[in-house]
Amino acid sequence: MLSAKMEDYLKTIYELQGRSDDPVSTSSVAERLGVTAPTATSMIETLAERGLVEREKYKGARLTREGETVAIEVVRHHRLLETYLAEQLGYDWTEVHDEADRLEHHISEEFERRVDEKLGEPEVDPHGDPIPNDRLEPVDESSGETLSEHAEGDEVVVERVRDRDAEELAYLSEAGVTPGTRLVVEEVAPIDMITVCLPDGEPVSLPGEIAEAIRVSSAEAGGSGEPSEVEG
Amino acid sequence: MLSAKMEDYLKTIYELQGRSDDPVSTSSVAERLGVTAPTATSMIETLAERGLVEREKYKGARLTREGETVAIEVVRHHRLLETYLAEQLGYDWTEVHDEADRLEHHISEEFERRVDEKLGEPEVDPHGDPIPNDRLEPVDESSGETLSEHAEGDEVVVERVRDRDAEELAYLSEAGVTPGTRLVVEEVAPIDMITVCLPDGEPVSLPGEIAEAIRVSSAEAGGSGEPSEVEG
DNA sequence: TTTTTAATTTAGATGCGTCTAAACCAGTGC
DNA sequence: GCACTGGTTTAGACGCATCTAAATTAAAAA
Repeated sequence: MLSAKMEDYLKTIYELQGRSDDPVSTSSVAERLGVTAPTATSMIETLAERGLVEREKYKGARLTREGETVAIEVVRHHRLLETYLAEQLGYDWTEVHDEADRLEHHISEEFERRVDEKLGEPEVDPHGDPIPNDRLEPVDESSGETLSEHAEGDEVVVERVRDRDAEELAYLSEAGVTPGTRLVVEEVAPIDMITVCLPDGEPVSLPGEIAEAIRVSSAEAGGSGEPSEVEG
Repeated sequence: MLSAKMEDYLKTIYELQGRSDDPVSTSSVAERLGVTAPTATSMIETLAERGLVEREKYKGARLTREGETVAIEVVRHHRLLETYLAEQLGYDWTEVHDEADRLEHHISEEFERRVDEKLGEPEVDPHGDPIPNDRLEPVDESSGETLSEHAEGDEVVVERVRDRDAEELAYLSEAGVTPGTRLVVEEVAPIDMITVCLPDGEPVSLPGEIAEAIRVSSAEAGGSGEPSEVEG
């Protein structure tokens, strides 16, 4: 059996890996998990011994097929829980992350199944992130484009807000930037900041790092800013 | 902060303590938690250093007021979760224990509050055990009498089935012995076994140990075997 | 009262997950 | 081509929760 910590490391490597084939650096894992580099090194070593990651010394780690499956299961738990908390227990979508982060390691298969069923086998969570199916097949974690790669005048619809910080999310939510919102890029400033217009005309300025966490789809065809439907 | 393990020890001492004022023995704690006696000794020592139990060397441990409050909070989590699993996720009352046992240590105050609200602040869980209120005031853990102390001819209503083993509970449930059921004591055998009759006349034999885990109220006044209402 | 027995505690060890301090690569700049 | 710099790993340590084996104590039996 795997410990909750091991699951956390696998999930983190999964999240940092993206669709890149480069190994994930020790320090990025350490930073994300709030531990020191040596701690990450030793945990990665352990995971490599168990065949869950491939480790290249001084380069970093990459999930094996088996490690990826574990990570996807944890991600599935996380996103199902987020959806459940929002839909069934009345949590705001900006508050669900931390609760799901703890519970994801402690629910049974049975619990997962019943939650999935109760929610009607949802395909995205409240942040717009796709929920892996129960066969744990890989999902596209980088669908669409980031808001930051768009130019002035572009019209887009927010698909996913990938931030994990509750305060930042609350700010975005309060400002009106939520999954489904239609935005027009008003200004791309040279100081790593982007300003967008909400449907009501209200401008919102966002630092580059935040804009990278917001994934959007192009909205050439006139839409209303309603939440878009799930992509396959 | 307290670890999940510490919470488990406190809950266990709470459950073994009952209304007795005697300290709970090291070995009973160890047995209940499936650890060796030295392990229990050292954990109890740790809890004593933190002021959560009073320890009498070679006698055992007793919860302090503070330790009791922690234990009651864990018990509240456990019983709210059991109720939630049964009512909202369709679990059978015989299956909820293990899931609640894991989750009880990992839910937030916010989660507890929302679950409590969604359930309408229930007063008993699916086993008939009282759910401590949110002020964590002590509850009566030994209300009523045990089935084992009854004599032939007595008519009783099952109030609580305190067993924690899913298989045993499934057997009892299958046999028709569930909270709310009206029973007539048919035979008290000298081999530590009691036989009761269900409302439909079907006899069920139970070993003494099981009969002790079943708490009942007397049912002199004719009742139908419907679930009884909550006592204050 | 002395002996025996059963439970409890001490002693010493292990694995996990973490740390700090120090040694060690690998790629960049000169 | 060599030294520097920054990230990575090794070394050694600690706290938690656990174990086994041995010593100790309390209570029961003789």
